[in-house]
This record gives sequence, structure tokens and C-alpha cells, in this order.
Amino acid sequence: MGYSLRKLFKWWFLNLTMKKIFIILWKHFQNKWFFYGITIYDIAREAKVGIGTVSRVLNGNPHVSDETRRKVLEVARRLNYQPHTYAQRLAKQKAYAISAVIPFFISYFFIEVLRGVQDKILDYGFDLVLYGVNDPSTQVEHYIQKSTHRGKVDGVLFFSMKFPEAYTSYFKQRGIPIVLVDTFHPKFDSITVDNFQGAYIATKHLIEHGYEKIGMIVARLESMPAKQRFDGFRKALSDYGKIFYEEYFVESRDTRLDGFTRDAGYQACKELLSRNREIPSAIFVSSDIQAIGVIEALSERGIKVPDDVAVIGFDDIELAKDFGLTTVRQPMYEIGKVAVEKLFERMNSRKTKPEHIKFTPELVIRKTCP
Amino acid sequence: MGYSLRKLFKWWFLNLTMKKIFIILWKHFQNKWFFYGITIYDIAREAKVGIGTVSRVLNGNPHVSDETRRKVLEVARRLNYQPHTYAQRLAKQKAYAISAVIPFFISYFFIEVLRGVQDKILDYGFDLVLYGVNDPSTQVEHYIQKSTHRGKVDGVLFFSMKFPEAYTSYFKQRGIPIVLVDTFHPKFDSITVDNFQGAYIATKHLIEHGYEKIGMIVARLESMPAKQRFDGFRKALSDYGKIFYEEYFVESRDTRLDGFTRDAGYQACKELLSRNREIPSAIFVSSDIQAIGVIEALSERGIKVPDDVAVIGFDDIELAKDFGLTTVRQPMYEIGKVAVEKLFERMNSRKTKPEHIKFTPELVIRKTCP
DNA sequence: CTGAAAGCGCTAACAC
DNA sequence: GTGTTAGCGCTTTCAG
Repeated sequence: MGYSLRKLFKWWFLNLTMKKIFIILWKHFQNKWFFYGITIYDIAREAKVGIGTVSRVLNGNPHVSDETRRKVLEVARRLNYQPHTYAQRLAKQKAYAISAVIPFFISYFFIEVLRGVQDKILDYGFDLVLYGVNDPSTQVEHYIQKSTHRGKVDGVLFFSMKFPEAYTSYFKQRGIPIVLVDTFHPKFDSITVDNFQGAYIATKHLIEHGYEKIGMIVARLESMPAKQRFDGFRKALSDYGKIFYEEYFVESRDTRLDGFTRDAGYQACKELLSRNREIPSAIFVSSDIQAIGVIEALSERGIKVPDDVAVIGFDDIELAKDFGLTTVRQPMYEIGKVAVEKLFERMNSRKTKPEHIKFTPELVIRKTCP
Repeated sequence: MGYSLRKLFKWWFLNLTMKKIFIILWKHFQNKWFFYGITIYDIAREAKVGIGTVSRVLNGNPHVSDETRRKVLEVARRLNYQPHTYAQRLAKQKAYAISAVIPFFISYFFIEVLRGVQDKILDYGFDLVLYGVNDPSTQVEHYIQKSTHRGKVDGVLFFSMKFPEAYTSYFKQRGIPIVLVDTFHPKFDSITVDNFQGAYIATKHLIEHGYEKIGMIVARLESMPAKQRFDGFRKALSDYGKIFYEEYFVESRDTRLDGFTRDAGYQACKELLSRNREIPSAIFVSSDIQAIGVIEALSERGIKVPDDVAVIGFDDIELAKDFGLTTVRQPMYEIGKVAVEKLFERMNSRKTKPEHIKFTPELVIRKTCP
């Protein structure tokens, strides 16, 4: 009998009490020591109400008596309650998050835009899931897929890279809201900067300033922005009946970052100088970072800016201010903000046609071309 | 009877069929048209197995017959199944995500570190939730809280800002793994760069090069990195029995970004030049961005680098290469990677004491001090 | 090896 | 107003 009693006890102990004791202890530890793992059930128990009521209170549902509300709130605060992120998201069938698929290489642009995105997203209380692409040629699709795992995000922001054609139907079919920033596709909302217009404005300024022999140093023309800026330059020249001096035009040979580097600008300027006896009266450069290289090359040859030659850049990066560079400003922070706004608009109303917002850049006049 | 029949029918129709029909239709649309919203139930039904089995197959559980596995996999592929992110995370009680609380202002540093983080995190298949802090004085705590909402992430990376003392117990109590990057707190793992050592190495190089009158231009000494770099400089001087020339030492007045700007360097150098008849033979500058300003100021006065005065910077930012700046390189990409590794280590084993990893920076010799 | 069932923590429709 | 219950979609025992 002693034996069977022990056996019985053992069985009973293991299967029931043990479990319960553990649970009780565990809850106790959680509540008292960790302030962690508190659920609406804990609150409901303490406040002597149902979990539905707790949920209602926590979600600001008005159909609760003030008395109950107070009580629940008090308990919740005392227990240091925090809703479980993913339980909410699952039940609500909403991710409360958006993702950004963004290339890392365009550093200057990157930071500013991201700042805008972050600030705006804060207004909505959403999370930002970042997918920084180091190598577009191999990683874009991978990250697109990750960022669209079912339920993960309510929308995606896609930056500065060629949107892979194969994924247009992917997004359309699943109805995942997406907005393209600094890149374009006819089927999706996009936010871009009018490079053509910016270059046009800069060139026009040069022309109105009385410069005749206007040169241009441009990054590789395969790159869309470079091409558009070049086109704007040509258009302004022809609109104002000015000559395009072939000899004062240099396209970067440097392939790194499509030629949008200081060194590419430096080299291109050296080439320009070496192949001419005279120098142009002004140079429009396709980016600030190149322009800094250009100015270096000029000063090495003892050529003064802006006295001997005027220089205008493009982008208005942080350093442009330091160098007193006259340039075309891209409102990057603003672009980030608008991108988020646009995305939320899409998320809240699956509307009609895609919209294409174009920001017109503005001229910032500093020392290199007064 | 006609009436009661209709009534009955109506009731029946509304309460049962209607609902079911809708569900069937809906599922149909989903499956066929949208490839979306497929659940393991759909797969189980199609493959004629239980949902448990489906889950097992999908999770690579070995206790499934090959035959069943094949069948399930086939159906899953055909239906274009994707697991619901948050359902998984909820059931697994694991977030499969980490967050980064990072200030936006330190742009150069920022990008590189983040690249490292992103690349490493990719290995683990985790998501990165980004909280970019624009205004540390007001936003840090807000973002810390957001990033620690229950269940949201498995760990957090905290960058470059003073960790708020009030939150030490917050993290400790909840047992949320955190690693500090580019900042320090005795109670948490941290990864920093040995600024002292870096400055020491740079100064030593200057000394061994035979320079006697070595000056220093430093950002605001309230800033920890600036202070540590200054201390390293002094130590090297005294270790090698060199004089510290008070007159060739300038601390930035500029408060913006603690004086880590091109303009601050430029102004400080002007001040150095204006208050001495002679110039030092070498200048150690507390950051590359300032060094660029210093070089500008020097060249404006016709002082040649490195012929008249040698310059060494700190950081090795992108532009340093362009300017041929000799500098102290911080392995930022590497730091990002290691930070993630360390965090995962913490997440997988709640170990003992916090570890403090210090990277020793290395000297990069370029033109400004051969 | 596999199906059924009990969670994970929360929301929302449904009764009373 | 408020408690109960049925999901959200997946994981993980627990029996066979």
C-alpha cells in the first residue's frame, strides 16, 4: 500500500500540481520581479473584469463606465502592462510598420532622406524596417521579398534603384502599397527630383550672368540623373542661343558610383584643362562631390574660383556650404517626408492611377558663382 | 405556410449559408487571384493532412515521412504559401528582429556602421528596426521605449549617445539584451574605438617623423571622443619627452556637432595662425572633417601641406582618401558587424559580466604626413 | 509518423 | 456596459 500510494502520489504530483505550481510561481516572478509578460488576463483578474473590457479600455473604446475604466487603467499601470506587439498586429491584421529598401552607397542623399522618413513616420507611430542594400545587382530582389513577407509591413518605400520589372505584377497582385523614391516606374507612385529642370535653372543662371563659354563636367551618362542633368544643360544653352562647346564638355570615365565621386570630378577637370589652351568661363558640374574635385584641380593649376572660372554644382550636400559652392538644392529631407505621406495615402485608400510627384530643385547661390 | 417557409429560409440562409458561401468565395478569390492569405489550413486541406504536419514540414522537423513532406511542399509551392510573419513570431515567442537606436547627425560614421550591421544581420535572417534619433535631448527615451515594446525585438543596438542612466534597471529587469556601440556604460556590453590609443599612435608617428613643434586642433572637449583624443595626444608628447606648445593648441569654440565640422576646423586653424608669428611643424586634428577645414585655412594663407606643416586627422572618412589625408582609421564597418555578433551572443546566452570590446584604430598614411 | 487540440496575447462580434 | 467566445495564423505538446 505504501508503494501504491507513493506511485499514485507521484503521478498526481507530476501531472497536476507540478505544472500548476510552476505556473503560479512563474507568474509570480514575472509580476513581481520582472514587470514582464503581463497580459490582459492578468489585468482582468486583478481588476475583476473580463478581458474584453480590458481590451476596450486600453483601446479607448467609449462604451465603458468611468469607474471600470479607472480601475483597469490603475491596475495596468501598477502591473506595468505593455501590450504584446505581435499579438496586436496579428489580431488587428495590420503591421503598423513600413519598410525601406534603400541602397547604401548614396550616402549624402541617403541620410537626409531617411531623416525625413523617420520624422514623418513618427507622426503615425509606425515602425521602420530597414533593408539597406549593399550590392543592388544581387540583393534587391532578396530584400524586396523579405520586406513583403506576409503581414510584415503595410507598405514599402523603394529608393534610388531600378525597380525590377519582374516585381511589378508581384506588388500589383498582392496589392502591397509601394512608393518609389528617386526612381521611376509608370505603374507605381513615385517621388523624384526634376534633374532636367534643376540643370536648366543652373545653366540659365550662368547664362544670365553673362558667361559665354560654359563647360560641363558630368558623371557617366548611363546614369539617369547624369543624363537628365546633361539634357537640361543642353536645353538651356539652345533655348538661349548659346553655343555648346564640345571641348569644354567632359564625361567621367570613372565607373565607380557612376562617376559621382570627388576623384572623378578631379580627373575630369584635369582632362578638360589638358586638352584646351584656354579655359571656359564657367563650369556646370553634375554633382557637388564632383565639383569639390573640380575646384581642387582648378586651384592646383592656380585657377581662381570664381574669378577665373565660375562653378555650379548639384545636390547641396553638407560640404557644399563649407566650400561656398553655388549649387542646385535637392530638398532631400522634404522628399523623405512626402514619400511617407504618399505611402500612407496609398495605404488608406487603394485609389486609381499612380501619381508621380516631381520636386523642382532650387538654386542656392554661394561664392563659386555669385 | 408560404410565409413561414420564406421566413425560415431567410433565417437559415443568413445565419449559415451566407457566411459559408462568403468564406468559400473569398478563399477562392484569394487562392486563385491573389496568391495571398494562404494559411497552413489551406495547405493541410489540399494535401489532405493535418495542420500540425504542415507546420512540421515547413519547419524542417525530421519526423515526417518523405512522401508526406513531398506532398506538402508541392502544395505549398503551388499555392504560393508564405507564413504570416507575426503569427510565427507570436507562437514562437521570438521577434526575429533587433532594433537600432542611432543618432542621425554623425553621418559619416553612421553609414558605415549601419552597413556592417545590415550585412551581418543578413546572416541571421533577422529584421532591423531602425529608430533614427534626430534630437537626442528629447527623443532618446521615446525611441528606447518604442524599441522595447514587449515582444517587438530580441535585442537592441544603442549608438553613440549617452545611455540614459534611468534605463539601466529597465533593461536589466526585463532582461532585454542590449549592446552599446561607440558609447559606454559599465553595466552593458559595449564596443568602442580606443580614441586615446588612436591619438597616441598618430602623435607618435608625428614625433618619430622628427617634428618638434606639434600643435593640435580639437573639437569641444566636453565631447568624450575629443577629450580622449586630446589625452592620447598629451600622453604621447610626455612619453617621448616632447613639449606641449600651448600656443599651438586650439579647442573649437563652435558648438554645432561639438565642433566636429569642417567650419569649426577652419575657424580654429585661423585662430591658431592669427595668434602666432610662427607656425607649428605639424598639426594633429581631432577629426578628418575638421582637418579638411584646417587644410583650407592653411592653403588660403599660402602654407603648403605637408611641406610647411604636416597634418594628421582622425576617422578616415570617405573624403580623407580624396584629400590624401593621413589619418587614423576607425574600422566602422567592422564595428557594425561585431556589434551584431555580440548582441546575438547575448541573446543566446544570458551570461555573466558585460564585456567591453575596444577597437584599436590604425594609422593610414597618405600625403599630408608621409 | 500524424491528427487533434491547446496555447501565444490580443481584438471584436455577440449575447445578456 | 460587460463577460464570453470565436477568431488572427502558427507552433507545439499529447495521444495514438
